[in-house]
Amino acid sequence: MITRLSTYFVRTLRQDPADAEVPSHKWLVRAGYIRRVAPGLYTWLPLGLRVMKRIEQIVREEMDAIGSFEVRFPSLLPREPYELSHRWEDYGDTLFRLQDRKHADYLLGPTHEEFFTLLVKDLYSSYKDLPLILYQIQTKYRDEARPRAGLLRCREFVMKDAYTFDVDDDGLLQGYLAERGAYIKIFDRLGLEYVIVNAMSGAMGGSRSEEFLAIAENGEDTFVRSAGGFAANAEAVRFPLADPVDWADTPAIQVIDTPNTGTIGELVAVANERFPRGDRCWGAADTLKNVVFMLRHPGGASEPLIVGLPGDREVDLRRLAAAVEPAVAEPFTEVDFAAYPQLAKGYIGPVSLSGGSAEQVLGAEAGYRIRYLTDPRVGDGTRWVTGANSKGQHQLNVVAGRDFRSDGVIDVAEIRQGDPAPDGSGPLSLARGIEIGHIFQLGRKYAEALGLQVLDQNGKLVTVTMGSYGIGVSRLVATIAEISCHDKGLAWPRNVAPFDVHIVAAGKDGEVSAAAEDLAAQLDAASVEVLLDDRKASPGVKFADAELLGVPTTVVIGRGLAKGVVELRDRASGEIAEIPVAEAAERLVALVRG
RNA sequence: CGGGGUGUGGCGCAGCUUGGUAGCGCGCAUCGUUCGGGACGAUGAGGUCGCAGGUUCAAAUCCUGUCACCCCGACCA
Repeated sequence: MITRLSTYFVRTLRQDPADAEVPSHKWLVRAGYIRRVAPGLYTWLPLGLRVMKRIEQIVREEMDAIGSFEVRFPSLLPREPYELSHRWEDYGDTLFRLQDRKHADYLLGPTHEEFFTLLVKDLYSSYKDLPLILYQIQTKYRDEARPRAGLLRCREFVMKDAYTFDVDDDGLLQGYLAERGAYIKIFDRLGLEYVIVNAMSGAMGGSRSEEFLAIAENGEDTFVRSAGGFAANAEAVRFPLADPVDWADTPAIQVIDTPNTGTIGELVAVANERFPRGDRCWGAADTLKNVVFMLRHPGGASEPLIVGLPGDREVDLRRLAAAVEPAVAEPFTEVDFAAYPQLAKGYIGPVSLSGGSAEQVLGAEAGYRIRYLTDPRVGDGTRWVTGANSKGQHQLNVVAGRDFRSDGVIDVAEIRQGDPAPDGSGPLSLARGIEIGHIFQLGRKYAEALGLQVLDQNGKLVTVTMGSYGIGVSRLVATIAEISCHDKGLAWPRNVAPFDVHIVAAGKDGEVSAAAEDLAAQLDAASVEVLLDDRKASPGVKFADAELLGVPTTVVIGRGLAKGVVELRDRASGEIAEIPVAEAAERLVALVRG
């Protein structure tokens, strides 16, 4: 079918919408692909729907290719299964909750692990039925604290979620790798530049999780990578503990008076002026900064946590949040300090000198109420300038391992461009990305919570192990727009574009529109999706809209017709070529078929 | 939740400081002239100035309250 712009349901805007900041949002609204309804909620117009459907189709093909089956659950779900998995509580305010007329609790599904688990439990009971992969492409709901950037972070969005079911860990790994391979094919077909990064800190046992991040300036995730192939979400990078160094020659602790050294810089200046180190100057990296947080645990309990890290680095709050999850770290308030009078604000250190001998004063293992975790750089034998636990005093030559032991390592310091990769594969560079896919070895959490077991070869009940795999389909529309757009509008890759060819009939001449109709008919007969601009509008308007809409190839039929030629314009490159009108259909079909 | 900002025809905005009964551009409708880079002229339709209360002879404008939205951060698959 030929789509005619004169009657198509689309309206382009001449000006940028006032609320759009990121390019994808701006262009998708201006070009008439989407309209905002409420924060994080968008209406899909015909053009936008066409793009999303093409992405869905690619996802479907690759999911089907690994032998998975498409199903569809309701978005509106009963509370009970979420109760069993504890997510009714754990999801917190992000979960959309509602009640039916009988006041029974329901939710709008943010993701569907529970119901897939129950479905398989319902229908399968033997190891012979496994492995199994199921998926759906469906609307999800999350009441985000702050929806933003148009389609990039919505409260209602379309997601492909897949789940693998296996009897053992090896099966889980095979399923995981199958999904991983399918994801690579999908994102390659979509023409995206992306990285696969490690997404887990490793603190959660043997499960493995990787994120697919499309490389984009406006992405919300920061990731690091090295030339040697290391890649990880910044939240998930864990550096190795520094190798022990010999402290035999390190002098004993010396307490120094350091009034008015509120900042690390002032402390370093005083130390260098009055207590020179000898072999070299003290630097900010020689100071051990001890930052206090209040940890709130899900059950409601809270406890202080002190993080010891080199003074030249700040605590990265996102990395901290990931490291202490599911607890939440909050700033230590004046009220908190009053409750812990032993913490001298600004002069906190792991050791106090009493009667000439050093005594450790922080750390649960050392018998104190306060948990003390240190940066991996604080290895045994490292020598520090740190607080002396009394106002106006610091101490020199505090040695980790000799004078104190922390309760463990916490790797939450900011990562800097050029830091060495944890695996020794070279200096790290930092970049931003949009999370477009996430694959996750769940293990038996949901199967256990919901009782999904099958009989094995020996007739014994075994708990099924699962994986879950998500792709943000609607987010992909924005991601591709974000990466491919130009200064005049969108520029879709050929395999997701809403149309294959955009024909512009430029001019009022009857012959022009006849030629345009004729070309459109020929292309349509060859199954090429044609958008024909047959509006009674000036050529300038049509050219501008063609650039805005972003169909990969525009054919301009106009003044060249007298010479028997038409113009082919490539939207992505901007290249223009003149070709004989008689060859146009054939050339375009070849172009579209690749 | 913290910080900043904005609410005025469909869209983008001015007017508010110094109160006098709403305006500009785009879009839309009709007619005519245009027609390869967002044409021009004429005529016209379209607005509870976010909402509520107050001050005043008079409120888009001043005061109080409230709601909504946007951006940055926090949070978050």
